[in-house]
Amino acid sequence: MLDIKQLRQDPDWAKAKLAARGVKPETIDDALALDEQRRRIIVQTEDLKAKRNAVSGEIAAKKRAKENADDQIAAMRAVGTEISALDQQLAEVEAKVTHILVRLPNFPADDVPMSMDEADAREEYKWGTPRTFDFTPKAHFELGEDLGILDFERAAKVSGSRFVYYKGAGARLERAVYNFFLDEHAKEGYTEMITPYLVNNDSMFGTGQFPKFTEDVYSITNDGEPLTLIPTAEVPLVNYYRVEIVPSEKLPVSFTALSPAFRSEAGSAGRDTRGLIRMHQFNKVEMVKFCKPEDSWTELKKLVHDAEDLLQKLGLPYHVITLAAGDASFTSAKTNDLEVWLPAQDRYREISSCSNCTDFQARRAQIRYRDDNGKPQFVHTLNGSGLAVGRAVAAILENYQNADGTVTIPEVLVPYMAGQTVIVPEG
RNA sequence: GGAGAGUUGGCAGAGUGGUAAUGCAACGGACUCGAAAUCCGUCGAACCGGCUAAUACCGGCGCACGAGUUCGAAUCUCGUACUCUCCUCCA
Repeated sequence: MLDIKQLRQDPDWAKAKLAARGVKPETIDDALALDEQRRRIIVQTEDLKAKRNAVSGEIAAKKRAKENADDQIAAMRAVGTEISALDQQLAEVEAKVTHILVRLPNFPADDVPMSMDEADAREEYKWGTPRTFDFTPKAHFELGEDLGILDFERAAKVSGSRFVYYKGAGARLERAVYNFFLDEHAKEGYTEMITPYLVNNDSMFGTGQFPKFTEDVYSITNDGEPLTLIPTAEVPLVNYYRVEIVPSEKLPVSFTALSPAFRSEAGSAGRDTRGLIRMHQFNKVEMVKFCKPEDSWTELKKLVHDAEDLLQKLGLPYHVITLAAGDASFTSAKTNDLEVWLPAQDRYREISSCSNCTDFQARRAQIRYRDDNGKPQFVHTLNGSGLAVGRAVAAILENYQNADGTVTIPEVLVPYMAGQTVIVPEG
């Protein structure tokens, strides 16, 4: 959530920033007009309330002295009616302001391409050289089905499209990959977490999924408050400190967690219909950081580095891009995507998204620390995939495939595969 | 799923209709070469608004959360959440 005070302070700047994210300038004007109305009502009610408190004290004094206080009580009645009328007005205006405010995306950072077009992402650099094949590389799903380690058909029978069974060496590979990721993050000082996979509405609001993106998630209810299947471990990790003041000496805090991520993929019908790229349920190792505002850009660099490190150790070619303002997630001020090379698609595909959300989530979720003056301030939050596990498996299968249809295990994963060095067809 | 008890400031803990005791901690000061102890003083964190150079001042708000009753609610009523105990169930 944005700070209404910041909008008030420099409306033109705010309008320019948000225009790149598709927000109409009139929306800001509306919010500010309502905000002014709101403050006017507050001044009126607070004057009346101060009066009420004073008269109420007089009544108490008179009652104690066993005197008659009928005049004061009559006055209280009159003031009370006025106050409740104003309170009602205030509630209505506040609801309107809030309605707008919670739907405004974060301000893009200064070095983000100010465009609504996905294609205007900026490539920062490349790592590795895509391998040249002396045969036609198969797609990962083809390899997986031929090797008998991925089963999409039975998953479709059991659950539906965009689900998968990993089987035998496939399951083992998935497990090897995420264990490798988690171990590497532990070396970099991340605290490993296992989180709830079902979260409440306040948590979904805190990280910015609600109220705007209810369509994208699976919600379930067990005869009461609805719960949502997490679309990313970012939700339970960031909300860990919701409505708390984090001791400043703990900052920066770095968490990592493996979790399944559940996404309805509404609106992406027909895209990536085959394979592991776009699933309703997939495993992801997530990294989350909480830090002081002055450190967040350095921490973003570290986050990107920690994600890159995994790809480098796996020997997978990738590039790093900075997303255009209009393409970054709702909460993000700046997002760096890592895109890994997929030979069968002959292009880079997103495998990690690292974002600095500045104080946007912290304001929603009320996560603060005390600055040097002891005053509570919002922390900055960052999140990044480190990495999407299914997509990493897909990249490994495609990049490490051999002409005979077998797949060589990347060296760093061999210990995690109990010494297995190659995946051969299994029954 | 059933029964009961509870939730007050950083912590402890009073307060059953008149506007949040007290202790500890914290902060400021005195004493001291300095510290401890002692003494004096301040003190509910957060939030909102006004006025601002201001983290100063004024006011609102504030007793788990939300409604209600009342001139007035920590206190009475209803609902919700969470914690604890016992039973039931369960991996």
